[in-house]
Amino acid sequence: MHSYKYPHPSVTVDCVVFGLDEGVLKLLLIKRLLAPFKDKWALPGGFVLMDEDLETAALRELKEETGVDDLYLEQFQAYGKPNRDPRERVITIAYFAIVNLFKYTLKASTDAKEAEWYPVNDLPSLAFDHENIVLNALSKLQNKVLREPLVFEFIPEKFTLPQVQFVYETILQKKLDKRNFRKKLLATGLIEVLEEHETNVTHRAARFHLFNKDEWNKKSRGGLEFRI
Amino acid sequence: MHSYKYPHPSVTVDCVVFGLDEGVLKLLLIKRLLAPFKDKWALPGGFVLMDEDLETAALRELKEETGVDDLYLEQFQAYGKPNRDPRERVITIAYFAIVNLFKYTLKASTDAKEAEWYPVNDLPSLAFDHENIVLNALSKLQNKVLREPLVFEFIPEKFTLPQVQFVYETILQKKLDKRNFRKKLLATGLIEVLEEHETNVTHRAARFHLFNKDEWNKKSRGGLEFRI
DNA sequence: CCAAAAGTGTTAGAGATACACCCATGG
DNA sequence: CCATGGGTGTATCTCTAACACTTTTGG
Repeated sequence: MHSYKYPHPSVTVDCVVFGLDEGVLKLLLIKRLLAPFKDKWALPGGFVLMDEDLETAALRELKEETGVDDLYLEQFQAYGKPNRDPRERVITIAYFAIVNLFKYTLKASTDAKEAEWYPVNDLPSLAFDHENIVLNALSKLQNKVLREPLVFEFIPEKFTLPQVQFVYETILQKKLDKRNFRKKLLATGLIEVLEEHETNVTHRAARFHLFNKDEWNKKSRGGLEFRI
Repeated sequence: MHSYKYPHPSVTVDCVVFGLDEGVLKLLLIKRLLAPFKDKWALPGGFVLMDEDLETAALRELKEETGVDDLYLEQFQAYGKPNRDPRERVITIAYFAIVNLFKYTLKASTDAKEAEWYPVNDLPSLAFDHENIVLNALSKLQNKVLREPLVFEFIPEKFTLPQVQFVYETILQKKLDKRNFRKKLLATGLIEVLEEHETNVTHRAARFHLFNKDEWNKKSRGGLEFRI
């Protein structure tokens, strides 16, 4: 198998999985059951199999950890400092992912493994160089959300505009002007207004909307940007 | 060495090296002397050593291939399709790099290895999945040049504004309005105007300018963007 | 009818775009 | 004095930012 004279490190994928849980931006962490960093929290992830694409590996790991197999996933950086894993040389390809916790109502922790959703503003200390990876992923998410309609990955298919605004405010960590926000969002031509309204609210009911993903796919090829 | 039961693929770095040679955006390619893809052109790169950081590996390879050790270098994507290398599983971390061909007057090819600078618009067919990697790097370069002052990596320390404009036009593949371009560039507050002018031109001599990198480093942390 | 959040329009300022002429240099 | 490209100023338009009141709903 290792028929060449070159070094063969281990290669893993690690996923920074974001989700919006009760209005809080959270991150999925797994408690390590084995050394090193036993009992520390870490990013979900694992070894890339020999005949498996990197993205396939990330999807497989996420499916195992969360049961979710329909999510936004994007590779964003490889980490390979020689001693980032005390056991042996491990190079990891990091992905960031968004899980729609409305679609999959797996609100908090998952199955056998000890997994938990932690608020990004209140993370425990993490194993390996995972804190660094998380910081990079967060900053990537903040940049990206301004150029691509990622926010709709966090919320139900039918959503209200205040809901969308709230997601932007949560991710960007700042307040946005309601009127300007709506104008810009609707001006993209990607939002379909429905007749239906939310119910059971103690105030004026907001209208539901849809995001037109097909239209985005068409436009984005033409170099269009989605800016808030 | 391979003391764990997990798979251990080979890991390489590959570099997409851009340079501006006589006003043409070029890319450094190496002719492969060995199978597979013998005699085909490929990206410079090679195996990551066991005790070497990924970026260090990329720098080392570039130093070997070009003699240059002071260049812009950024990791941009890992490629790991199981059969991208016919010999065995090879995962590659791709970097894009910019060589200042004014600073290092190694205009075209390099040393022992058969290396050549090819215009990006007229590339030969490439080994492995390198054509795909190059396309991704190009698009990355085009995006990035709008947000960060990468262009100055291509040109001499002292430059004229028409020279900068030309680099933008070359990379973005479109004409820019001279007056607006200058206004925006100078409005960044990052360009120092010198008294000195170019010489030996058959028309009005352009003034030299400097790019204030320190100022950029300060400002960019504050989230400022450099837009053209 | 009250509380609470949804929804809406206008104005001022900043930045982008479009455009035409004068200037300095070498030959 | 001519050819060549360097250099500048202004008007319009579009996008952004700031801001306050009316509407709908459930209780």
